[in-house]
Amino acid sequence: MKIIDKNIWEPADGLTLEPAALQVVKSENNALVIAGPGAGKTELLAQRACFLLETSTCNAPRKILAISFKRDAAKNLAERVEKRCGTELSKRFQSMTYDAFAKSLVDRFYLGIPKEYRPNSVYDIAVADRTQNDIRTAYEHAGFVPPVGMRPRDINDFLEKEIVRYALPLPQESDYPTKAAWGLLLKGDVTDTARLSFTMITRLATYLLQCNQQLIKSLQMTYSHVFLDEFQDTTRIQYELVKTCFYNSNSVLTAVGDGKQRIMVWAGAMRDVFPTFTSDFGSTAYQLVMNHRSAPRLIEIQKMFFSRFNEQPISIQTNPKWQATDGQAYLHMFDDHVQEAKTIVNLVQGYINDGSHKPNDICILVKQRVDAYSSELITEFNLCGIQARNEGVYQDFLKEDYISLCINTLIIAVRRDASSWTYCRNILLDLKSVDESSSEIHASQRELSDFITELKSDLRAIDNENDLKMIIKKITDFYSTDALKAYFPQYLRSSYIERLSSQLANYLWEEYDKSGTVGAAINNLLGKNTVPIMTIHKSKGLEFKTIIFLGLEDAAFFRFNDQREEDTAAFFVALSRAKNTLHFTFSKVRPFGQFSNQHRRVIADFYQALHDSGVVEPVYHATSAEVIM
DNA sequence: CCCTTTAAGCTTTTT
DNA sequence: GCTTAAAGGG
Repeated sequence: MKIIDKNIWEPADGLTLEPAALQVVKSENNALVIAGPGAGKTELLAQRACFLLETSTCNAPRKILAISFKRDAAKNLAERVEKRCGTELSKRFQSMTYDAFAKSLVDRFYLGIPKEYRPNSVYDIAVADRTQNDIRTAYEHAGFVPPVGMRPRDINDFLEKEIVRYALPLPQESDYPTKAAWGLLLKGDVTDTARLSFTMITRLATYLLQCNQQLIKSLQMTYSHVFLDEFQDTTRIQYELVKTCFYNSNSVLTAVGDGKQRIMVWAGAMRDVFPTFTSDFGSTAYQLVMNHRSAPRLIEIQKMFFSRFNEQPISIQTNPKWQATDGQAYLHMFDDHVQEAKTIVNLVQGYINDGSHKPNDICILVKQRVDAYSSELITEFNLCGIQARNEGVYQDFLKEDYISLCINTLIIAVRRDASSWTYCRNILLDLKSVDESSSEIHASQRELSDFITELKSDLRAIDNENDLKMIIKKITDFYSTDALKAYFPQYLRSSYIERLSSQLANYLWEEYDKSGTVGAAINNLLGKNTVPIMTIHKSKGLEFKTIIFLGLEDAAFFRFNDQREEDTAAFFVALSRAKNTLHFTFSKVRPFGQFSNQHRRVIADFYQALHDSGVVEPVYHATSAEVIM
């Protein structure tokens, strides 16, 4: 492999990086990169990976470890690196989630955990339903009695936090049931197997390392460079694992995040992770000033929110492709949700009919309670033949490995698709443990293409939902349920695969019934012709040409008084998803029982900021218009 | 059946 | 913390 000189290295694909980004890419020290929405955080990390690998700054056999929160973020980063610098070099780029990282340490080295905290070699992920909660069960067996006055619904939450509240090992003299609960869960004494939550696994991984200094050394030797994505969302427990691994080492850490998008504090994100990291790792701070995503006038709105996060009002640079006058924002005032639904549907219909938008260029966002805020809208959309759906429900379903495999298999049966073919082929080879250099490789590929031929004729004969069910069963059998369960351990327990399988048949039949072809049914299920409706949290990291934010009202911003900063961040995330156009709606009345009247007193400062931007145009649909801007 | 009290959902991910 | 649904008492 040719090594490129550091001084002549240039970004892949002819991309130009802003000066600070280029400094980060080539940095030899720990760095904290503050990068707002649309700054190209993932691209920055991908380019840095290429730099490190191509110039041998990360010298074989040493590797880069990239840690993300979500599987798709980890996957996305890995794919970009592979695309930019090739299969060979990208083998030394390991992109995974925090949970996968912690679990791989525990699974590989659990024998290094002192006996008292050593889990059984086989354990399951703890179930945390309301009806079945393994951690609560363990506490109950350990003699836990809920504190007086604790609301019943809070007990599970409380115990899930309590069990990981302190680093391991717990004090010897501790007689509080936490220690006993750990013991029961590690050894599976009250459940049929050992059960651990991901936070417990992270605590165990940290303890494992602290007990095995040579393991820490070998991690530091293996990973010369470490990337931490979405750093503002890091929990204390995750941070302690990272610190245990790389504190005072030669491994170079690059953390990338944005405090203005810190919307996970309620789920444990550390409010002070930036200063803590800076003081622990002596990192240099960088600030990116480019926003590649949004039109200039929309940036003006975003900037109005900077001071609310105690951030200096830096001058964000927009992409040169924009005119200074690009970007529109409207605030719609409605009498009620019916008028709102009709108007929004008209608006969207206009966007689609004039050819400026495809349905999935538009996103309808709500703060929370998608169904409550959008049911009228979905009815109204359906009346005029536009598909719209609660995207969150499908997002979770479609990203299941099993579903993704079934759908890709169906895709190659209905059209030529190189990436679907590669996807299915690779999984099939893995399932059958056929090595890339093996002679069996042709036989396996043949098997797949024969199966696809068979599938094609089956698909032509579909008549009802049961036919589809049988086809999906056939696909599952082709890959073998047992092999799938062994390969995707999340499916090992329970009848999860069976439930997913029947759900897939159900969804596909619905779409097939409407559209008449399998190809269209798959596309529709994938959401290609659908206006997505989702919560702000689900929209994080995504971008759309037009964002319609439904319900800029007090009631939508839940627990606003004690989550003020976080809700402001959530609103900032919402409006920074838009590339071209923003619409906000306020409805005087919503169908929320006796609390139907909506207000905008608590979030008055949002309205003030929108007004102060000088960009947002009020539109009065309400019969009794009242001046609010 | 009506009124009051109590419980629970809401913003989430991870093998 | 605010809203809504379910449970329980009379």
